[in-house]
Amino acid sequence: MAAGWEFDSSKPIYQQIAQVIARRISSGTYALGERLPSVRDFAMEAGVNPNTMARALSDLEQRGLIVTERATGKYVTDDEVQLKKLKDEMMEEKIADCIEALRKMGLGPDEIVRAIQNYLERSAS
Amino acid sequence: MAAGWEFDSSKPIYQQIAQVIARRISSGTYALGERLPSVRDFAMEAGVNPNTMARALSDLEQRGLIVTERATGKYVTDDEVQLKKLKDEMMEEKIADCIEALRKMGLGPDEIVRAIQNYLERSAS
Amino acid sequence: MAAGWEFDSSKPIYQQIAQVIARRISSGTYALGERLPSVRDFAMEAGVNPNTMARALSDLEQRGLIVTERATGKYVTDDEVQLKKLKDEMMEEKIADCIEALRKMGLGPDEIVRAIQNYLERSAS
Amino acid sequence: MAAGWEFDSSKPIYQQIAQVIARRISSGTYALGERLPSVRDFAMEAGVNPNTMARALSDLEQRGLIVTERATGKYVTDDEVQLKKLKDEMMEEKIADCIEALRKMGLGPDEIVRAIQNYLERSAS
DNA sequence: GTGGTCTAGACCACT
DNA sequence: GTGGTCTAGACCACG
Repeated sequence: MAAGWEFDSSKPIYQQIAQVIARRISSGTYALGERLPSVRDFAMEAGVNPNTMARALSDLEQRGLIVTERATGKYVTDDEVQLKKLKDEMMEEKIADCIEALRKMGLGPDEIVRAIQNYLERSAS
Repeated sequence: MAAGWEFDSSKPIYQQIAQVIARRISSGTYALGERLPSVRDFAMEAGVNPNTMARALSDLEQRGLIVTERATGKYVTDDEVQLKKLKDEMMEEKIADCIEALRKMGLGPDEIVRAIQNYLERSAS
Repeated sequence: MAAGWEFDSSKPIYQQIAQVIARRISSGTYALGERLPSVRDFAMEAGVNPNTMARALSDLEQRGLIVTERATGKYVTDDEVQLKKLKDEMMEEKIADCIEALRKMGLGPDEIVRAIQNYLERSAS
Repeated sequence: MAAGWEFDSSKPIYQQIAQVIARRISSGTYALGERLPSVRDFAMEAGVNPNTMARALSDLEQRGLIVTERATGKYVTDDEVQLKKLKDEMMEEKIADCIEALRKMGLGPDEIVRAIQNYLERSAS
C-alpha cells in the first residue's frame, strides 16, 4: 500500500478513496484528460479490493469527474466546467473546515481574515 | 471506545492522542484548570493501554498544557500564556493546511482572501 | 550487571541511569560522537529492562546529549555547545554539593578556598 | 526505614551506617555530648539488625567519636580534638571527591579555584 | 483512588 | 541488527 491511502472507520472506504482521487484531480496530480491507472493497479496501490476501487471510480464518473472509454481505460474528464465545480466544492469544504476550527478557538470574522492575511504575508517573503 | 478516537498508522498512537487532547483543550472542550479523566479511564475511553495514554499525557505535560497534582489527578493548565501559545500553534497549523490546499488548486493570495471573505459573508447571514 | 550501576530507591532507576551516562559523557568515558552500546546491550549491562534503559536514553536525547540515527544506533552528540552546558551543570552540582558540606561543618568562604588550595598544593607534589 | 538510610552493595552495611552517623556528628546533627538513640531504636530507624547497628557504633567508639556510659547509653564524644580530626577527615574526603571530579572534566588547578570562588561569590549575594 | 515506575514480551520499520 | 511502539500486568508512594 503506497502513501496517501490511510483509511479510518468513520466512513465507507470507497467514499474515502473517491475523496482522495477527487483531491488529486482538483490539485492537478492527475491532469485534465489524463489516463488513470487500471482499476486493478489502482486497487493494488490503495491496498483494497478491486470491487471497492471500482465503486469509488463509478461514483466519480457519476459526478462527471472521470469518463470511461470502453476497452482503453478511464480518464480524467476534460470538461473544465465539471472540474471547476469540483474545485469549488473542495475549496468550499476546505475553507469551511478551517474557518469552523478558527471560530471554535474564539476568533471573530475580522480576526480570521487578519490571521489569513498575516500568514500570506509571512509566507510570501 | 467512544467517538473521536480514530487512529491511523501514519504516526504513533500516543502522538495522535496528544493531538486530540490538545485540540480539545484549545477549543475549550476541556476548560482552563479543569480536571481530566483519570489515566485509566481516559485509556479505556480511547481504547488504548494506560501506558500509552500516560505517555501522551506526559508529552502534553512537558509542553506545559496540563499539570499533575499528586494523587488527585491531572488538570488542564490555568496558565493562559501556555494556552495562548497552543492556540496560536493550532491556528497556524490549520491556516497553513488550508492555504496550501487552496494554492495547490491554483489560487493566488488575493483570490484566497476573497474566497475567505466570501465564505464569511455567506455564513453570516 | 557490570560495575558502576548501583541504584538506590530514592529516585527512579531511569533517572539514575541517565545521570550515570551523563557523567560518563561529561568525563569523556564516552567520547564526542562515539556510538553507544545498543539499548538492549546497555540494558543488559545495567541489569534493567530495555524499556527502562530506553527511557533514560530518551531523556538524554531530549537534553541534547545524544542523537539517534535510525537503524544504526545512538551516538554521543558532537555538539560541543551542548556538551559544554552539560559539563557546567555537572561542575556546578559537584561544587555546590561540596561547598554545602563544608559550610555545614562550619567553614566560612575564605576557609573553604584555603582548604581547596591546600589540597591542590599537597596533591601537586 | 526513615530517610537517609539508603545502602548499596559496594560496602558492608555496617560501614555505611558508621559513615552516615559520622557525617551527622561532623555536621552537628548530633551535637557534642548528646545522647544517641538506643541501639535498638537506631537499628529500627535504619531498618537493619541491631547487631549490625551495634557493630557500626562499636567502630565509631573505637575511632573515639562516641563513648559508652554503662547502663545509660551512648553519647557523642565531647572531646573536641577527636571531633576536629573527624571533621578534617570528612572535609578531606569531600574535597578530594570534588576535585577529582573537576579534574576528570579537564579543569586545571587554577580553574578549579576560580570556579569555587565564582560559586562562593554568586551564592553570597 | 490517583499517577509513576518497572518488567516482560511482542511486533514494526528501517538499512 | 537497530530503535520505536504498544500491550499486559505488577508494585509503589501519596493523600
